[in-house]
Amino acid sequence: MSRAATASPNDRAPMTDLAHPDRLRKLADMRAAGVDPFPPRGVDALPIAQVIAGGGSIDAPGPLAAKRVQIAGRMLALRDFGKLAFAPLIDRTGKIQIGFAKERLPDWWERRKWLDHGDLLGIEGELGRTQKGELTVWATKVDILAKCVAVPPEKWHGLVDIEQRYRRRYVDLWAKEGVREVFEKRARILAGVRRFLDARGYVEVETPILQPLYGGAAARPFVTHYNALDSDFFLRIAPELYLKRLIVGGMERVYEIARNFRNEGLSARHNPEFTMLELYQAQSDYRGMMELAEGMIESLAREINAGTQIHFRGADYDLRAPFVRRGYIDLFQEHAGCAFDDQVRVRAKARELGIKDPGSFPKLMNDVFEATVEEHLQGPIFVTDYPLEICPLAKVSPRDGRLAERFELFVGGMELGNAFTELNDPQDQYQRFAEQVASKDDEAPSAIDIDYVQALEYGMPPAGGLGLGIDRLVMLLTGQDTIRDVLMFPALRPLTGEACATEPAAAPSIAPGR
RNA sequence: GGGCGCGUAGCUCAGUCGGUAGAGCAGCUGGCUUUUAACCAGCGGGUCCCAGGUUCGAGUCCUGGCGCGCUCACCA
Repeated sequence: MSRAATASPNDRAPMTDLAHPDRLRKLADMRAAGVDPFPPRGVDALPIAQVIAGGGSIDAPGPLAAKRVQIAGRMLALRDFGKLAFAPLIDRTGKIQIGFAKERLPDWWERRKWLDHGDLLGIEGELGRTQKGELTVWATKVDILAKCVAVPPEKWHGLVDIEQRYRRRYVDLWAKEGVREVFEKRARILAGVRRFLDARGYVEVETPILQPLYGGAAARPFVTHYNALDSDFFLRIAPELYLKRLIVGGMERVYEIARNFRNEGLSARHNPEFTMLELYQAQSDYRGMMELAEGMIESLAREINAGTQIHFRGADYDLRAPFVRRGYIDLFQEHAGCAFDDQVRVRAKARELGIKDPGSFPKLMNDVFEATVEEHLQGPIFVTDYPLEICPLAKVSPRDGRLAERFELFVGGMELGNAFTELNDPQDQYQRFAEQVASKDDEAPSAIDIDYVQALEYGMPPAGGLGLGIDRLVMLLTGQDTIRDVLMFPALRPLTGEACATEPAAAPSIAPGR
């Protein structure tokens, strides 16, 4: 689509060609009649849901029936009948029909031509019904609160172009049924997480997003530059190492709902910035984290969906605790057909699967695990006790020196969470950092986080830590197949060249910075 | 980054074998006092994603590019 700037009929300022000439002409007509199409004040509107509730039913009219009400919202369509017209109006709470009748609006009637679907209106009128019995606000006063000069999407299909839905979420939110509900549920899920943890004595904290070193996960970071310190900083890939410093600091139970940034590809499950709940609890361990995770997820499901049954990507799941627990090495044996530490047979299996050698046996072994086991993890299931080598921040298992006390949670074959009994031995931690750095893996940290090791030297209590992918949890609880449908503004390639039309010459600045 | 698919009016989409660019909705004009995707009559609206090429002639075929989707890879 081109975005060439064109002069508007009223010659005020250039507009993009999204603004329709017919609508711009109405803007000019309104101004010529002394009416501001963008008045400074809104109206004192009653939420539409309350109007509907107050209207009652035909047989049992409510307290607002036949009363004067004032509402405000976006007009989605206009059905004109000569001396009568109907229009649905939506606000954040619901949708109701407005009725325009010439006999009730004699002075205004000529001005009905100013209305277009998409306009934001303030309506004062009497709550009544039509002959078909539909609850209707019969307007006695109509104010255009903001003119919609861009033509909204076609009314029946709505906005279906997926790219346009994401690029213009501000249209998608009212033009496509169900979109806003997903984000309202997302907000309730976040509130529910906070309520759940706050009730258990957790303190919500905020730790640096701009970090001089990055760690706590294996991922490539985004790099930025801080001019005042003339230093490169990294956008965090995880808050983990800062949160555990707070456990050293004696806070004992902390969590952060953290936006993380990873310089990686996009998929239905991945966005370069994503939200992760991370929490740490002193005197707990990975077993405690399992109980916390399943308890929280079950309770969120009950809160959001009034039950633990969910439907996701064509399958049904039950999020009732407790979830199944299965050992990593047992699952490995079962699905890969050999022991996880049998190098010869694991390598043979990898060749059979066409997996290319990532350079180290533990990674290769885990690649085989992912290729053979993950598809079977319909879950909800905790996969427990991972090989120590792929867990640089987890404590060794007291029962088996080859394993670490770690679990990952899967639902629908999708990784939802990751937790450990946290490693708190500073010497061991230093050693494992050093191995990571020496591995020359391009996703390993480039330097040892000495300050973190020093924090451990002061003593960190035994603790459990849990990371939960909030976006993926929202996907499950709202039945959305892709992460983009639970992110307001998912990452997209920026528009370039002519498609932008944001040059200052085309869009003169109208207000100084605040 | 690879593979597959898509890109045509403001929106949703047709477009046959390569032969003058189409529909519905939206818009404009007129009609209509109870509609629910209202209806009826008329009108306006196109850089067929971009750039090359083949051809008498390209929305259509070819090459390259851009964008998006799906998928694979990447993502402990």
